[in-house]
Amino acid sequence: MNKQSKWERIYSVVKQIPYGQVATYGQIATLAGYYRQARQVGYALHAVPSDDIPWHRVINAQGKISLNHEMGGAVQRKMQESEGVVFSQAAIISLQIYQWRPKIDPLHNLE
DNA sequence: GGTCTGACTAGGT
DNA sequence: AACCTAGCCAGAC
Repeated sequence: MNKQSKWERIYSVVKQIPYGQVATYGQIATLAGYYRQARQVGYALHAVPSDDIPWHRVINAQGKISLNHEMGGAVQRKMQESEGVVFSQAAIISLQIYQWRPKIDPLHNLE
């Protein structure tokens, strides 16, 4: 398993997050078969190769955006708000409401 | 190869 | 709530 295929798997799962919903780094790692490798998901998204990957739908386990302002946090928030995602006053997204809950194993849909 | 860093997280104090 | 630690591993020296 090289780094290339690993990142491809992560990207494939991220691509399956529906419009208007979100997923956490740890959730993506688990769904892709890499339990406990949330950091690697963040690392992979940092180097996201194309614009057909909805990287903005991935947030941390506290429901917050992990990017600071310089890295594009404001951009990410805008993109999510344009999909109808609402932020609390403390800039938190309710996972209860918006978190993606796949009915089928995303690995079943690998592209 | 060794060391450090980091779009993270779960569990403990 | 705040803080700490271990777990994870690709890239950049």
